[in-house]
Amino acid sequence: MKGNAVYKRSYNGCLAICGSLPLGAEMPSENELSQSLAVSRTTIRTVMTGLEAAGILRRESGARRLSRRPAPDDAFPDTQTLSTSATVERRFLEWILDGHIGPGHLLTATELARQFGTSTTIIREHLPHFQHFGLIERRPNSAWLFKGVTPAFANEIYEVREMFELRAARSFIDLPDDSGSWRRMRTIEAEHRSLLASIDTDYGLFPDLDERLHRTVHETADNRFIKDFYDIISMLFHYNAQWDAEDEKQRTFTALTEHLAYIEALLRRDLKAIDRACRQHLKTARSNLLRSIELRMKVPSAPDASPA
Amino acid sequence: MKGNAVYKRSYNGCLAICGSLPLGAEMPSENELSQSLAVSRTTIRTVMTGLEAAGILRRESGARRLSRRPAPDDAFPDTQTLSTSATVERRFLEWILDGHIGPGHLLTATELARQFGTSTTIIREHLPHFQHFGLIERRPNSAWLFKGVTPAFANEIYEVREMFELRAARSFIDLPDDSGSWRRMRTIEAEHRSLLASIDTDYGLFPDLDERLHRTVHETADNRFIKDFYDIISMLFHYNAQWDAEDEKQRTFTALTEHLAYIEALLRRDLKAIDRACRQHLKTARSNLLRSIELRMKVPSAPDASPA
DNA sequence: AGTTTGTCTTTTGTATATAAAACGCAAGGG
DNA sequence: CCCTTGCGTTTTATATACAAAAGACAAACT
Repeated sequence: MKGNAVYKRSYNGCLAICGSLPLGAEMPSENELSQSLAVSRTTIRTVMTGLEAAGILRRESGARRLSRRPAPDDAFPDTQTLSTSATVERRFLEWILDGHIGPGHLLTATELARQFGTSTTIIREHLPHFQHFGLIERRPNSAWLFKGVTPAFANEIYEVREMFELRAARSFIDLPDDSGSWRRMRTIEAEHRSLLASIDTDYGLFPDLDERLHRTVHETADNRFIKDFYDIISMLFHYNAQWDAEDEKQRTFTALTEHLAYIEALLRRDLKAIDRACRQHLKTARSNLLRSIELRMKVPSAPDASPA
Repeated sequence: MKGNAVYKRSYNGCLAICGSLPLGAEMPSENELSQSLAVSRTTIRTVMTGLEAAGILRRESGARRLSRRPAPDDAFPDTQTLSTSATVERRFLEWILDGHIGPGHLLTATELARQFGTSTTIIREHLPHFQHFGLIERRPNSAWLFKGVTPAFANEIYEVREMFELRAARSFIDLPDDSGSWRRMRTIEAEHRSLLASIDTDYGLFPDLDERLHRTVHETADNRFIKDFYDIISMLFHYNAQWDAEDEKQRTFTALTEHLAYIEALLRRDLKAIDRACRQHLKTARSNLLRSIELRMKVPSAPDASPA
């Protein structure tokens, strides 16, 4: 009734630790392991038992020692290390953003549960979350209305994003000199320059860097609602990146350049320049998003079919 | 396994319709009733059966006729007409905002379910909602952290509220002359003047008027995220009003005056004046909220006890 | 043709069941 | 003493069960 994804993830984690240990060495204590993997000691114990059964660890007067080197296929496949809930969230968003259904479509919990092979419990847990994202709307005692990934959606998100990011960026200059944010920002700047140098091969690393920059800016606003909102943007970017691979390198180059102007302005505490660079970057980002949404609306990938 | 609050609410609704009908008159069709009460025909049918069993309606060749005048105690009590979910939401917020627990307290779903006499299903449905409100924070696979109704909470809410309300107010002046918003705003203005005249007796009507004004402004931003956010503010106001009755009349008077300046500026499409009035009003509202939160933090009503 | 009602099917709201994971206490060892 | 492990208890994640409500279709009635 409850998956054991936590177990499998922890098992793989311990396996990695084993791999970095010389043969015959003693494993860290249950407490240390549970802390470093951020799970309960109970789970660690179960994992230890599993590793012993697999012949990887051996008990010796209380302590556990590495008795054989773990092979790559001792690990559980990555697909099994995510909870049902996380899997459904991902698959649902992919399905939505892939344009399988159009605006105005009605979603019923039962049907979604069938479609994704889970219980309605999980589905009912996620629907409010997607409502928070502005993707669906509830009809009381009835189905949910899909509002669509439309230009309106993008514009509304960006209207808010601009307000929040500008506000956060402005608060950046008020940070005390000894705030950790300055150091982090300088690191991010260096990473930008290094990525720019190796852009031909490494442009795939950009999304992560992008997120770190914007989160660093948003952090300084010190406002839970502003930080929360960035989760929506982050989600949108993550999935949007998947279906809009066109011109990715060129767009990455532009973004890196704009980011650098933005970062320099932040580091110089130059309010005017911050405003200018921030607006410019968000304008580009918004039109990229709009372009890919409009493109997608013209070429619906599959009008309305189950992904299975 | 499923409450019948919808039935009871509809029953009371039909009872009210019966009450407005002369004896022996024919009831509206099932379809009409289901439309006017916004429930399914299935529910209406069940209600009709109930009303017949209670001797209020009598069947006569297909049609239903009023056979006796409904008495006040034919109706179900109001407490039974709310779904379990709605009841729990209300009780939970009251409990939180009443200061029964302090910031840093850990909430477990099981305990809350016990406390409110429901299943964990309902609790688990609501916790993410309160997270959206910024009141709690999730620890994965574990309890929820209550962040508290603190001055920080109020300030963060107001920082966003100011951005959103100013943005919406500015977009008001771009509305076309024939937009319904102008008419609605003039009505609201009239209501303000009338309430101001009878303030000594009617100040209790203010919260509703307040909400209508701000929603009308927010509507014009035409942004789902801005509208959504107003739900948080609305919740906070609703419950805050309950525990801060002090000086209510005086505060209402101030708010009415500030609102009128704001409304006049909006109707005149005077951007400068809109900005000024809006900021002034939000400043007052924010400090009222801060004052009552600080007051409450000094006098904790009951450190940590179950309300039952 | 368009309503109205009777009947049957599907979906939603809520409680409960159960394996996995977290939590907490006590005893043992450096 | 503080850290470790062993073990019993509680809580969480997920599936399932089932009454209430919604939805769908056809026969009856204007």
